[in-house]
Amino acid sequence: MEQLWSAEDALTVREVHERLVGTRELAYTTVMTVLDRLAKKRLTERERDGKAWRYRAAAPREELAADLMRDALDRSGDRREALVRFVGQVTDEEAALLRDALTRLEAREG
Amino acid sequence: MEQLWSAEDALTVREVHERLVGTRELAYTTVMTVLDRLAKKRLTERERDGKAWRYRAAAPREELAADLMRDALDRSGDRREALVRFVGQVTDEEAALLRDALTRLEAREG
DNA sequence: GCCATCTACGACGTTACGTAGTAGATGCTA
DNA sequence: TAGCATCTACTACGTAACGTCGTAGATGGC
Repeated sequence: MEQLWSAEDALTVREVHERLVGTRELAYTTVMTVLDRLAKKRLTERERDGKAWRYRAAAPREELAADLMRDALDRSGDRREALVRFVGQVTDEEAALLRDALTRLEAREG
Repeated sequence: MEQLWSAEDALTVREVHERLVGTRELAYTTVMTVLDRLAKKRLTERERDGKAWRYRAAAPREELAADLMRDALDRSGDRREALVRFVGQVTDEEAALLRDALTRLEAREG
C-alpha cells in the first residue's frame, strides 16, 4: 500500500496506477480507493489538477516510521527499559546513526 | 487487551478474570479466548496447573515495544533519516535515556 | 453534444479483535 | 461413585481496517 510513496512527487491516480501495473495487476479504481482512504487518514494531501486529483505524501516515509516508533515507546510501560531493549536490538551501524542523531540534537538544542 | 500484562506472573484464566472484573464487566470466557489467542500468537506461554492453564507473558511489555520500534525502523526506507526524526520527536528525558542506553551498549560490546 | 476520463460511493472477502455462549472434559467431594 | 462445579475447546457475532473492484454519475476537451 505505502510503496506508492517510494514514487515521491504529486501524482494523479492514473500515474500511480500506471507505475503499479508494471509490477502487478491492479484495477484503476483500487488505486483510487486506496489513495482516497489515505487522504481521509491525512496520510496524503491532494490538490485539484483539472478534473483529477493530484496526491502527495503528507509526510515522508521516515516520518511515519518515527511516529510509529514513538507510539510503540509510549505504550511500552517503562520507557527506560524499552529503550534499552531497543538499543540492544539495533545493529552497530544503526547504533552509530543514533549516536549521531543525538549528538546533532544536542548541538541544535544547546 | 495487553493490560493483563501489568499483572505479571503466571496466572490462571480465573485469576486474570478476577483482577479485571473489579474494573470492568467481562465474561470469564472472554478472558479465556483472549489468553488463548495470545498464546497462539506466542505472546504468552502456558503450562498446566491441575486442570487449568497458567499463562505467563512470553516477553515483557518493553520487549514488545522494542520489537515494534525495530519493525517500524525496518520499514522506514532511510534508516538514518528515520532515526533522526525519531530522535527529534523524543522528549529530553527520553533522549537522555537513549544516550545512556547507547553508552552502556558501547561499554558492554567494547 | 459526445465520449473518454475521473470521482464518489458502495460492496465483498479477509483478518484481527473484543465479546460471549455452548458443549464437553475433568476432578473434587460427599 | 455419582454429581456438581470448574475449566477448556470451539464456535459465533459485531466492528474495524484493508485490499480489491464495480457502477453510476460528474466533468471537460474536441
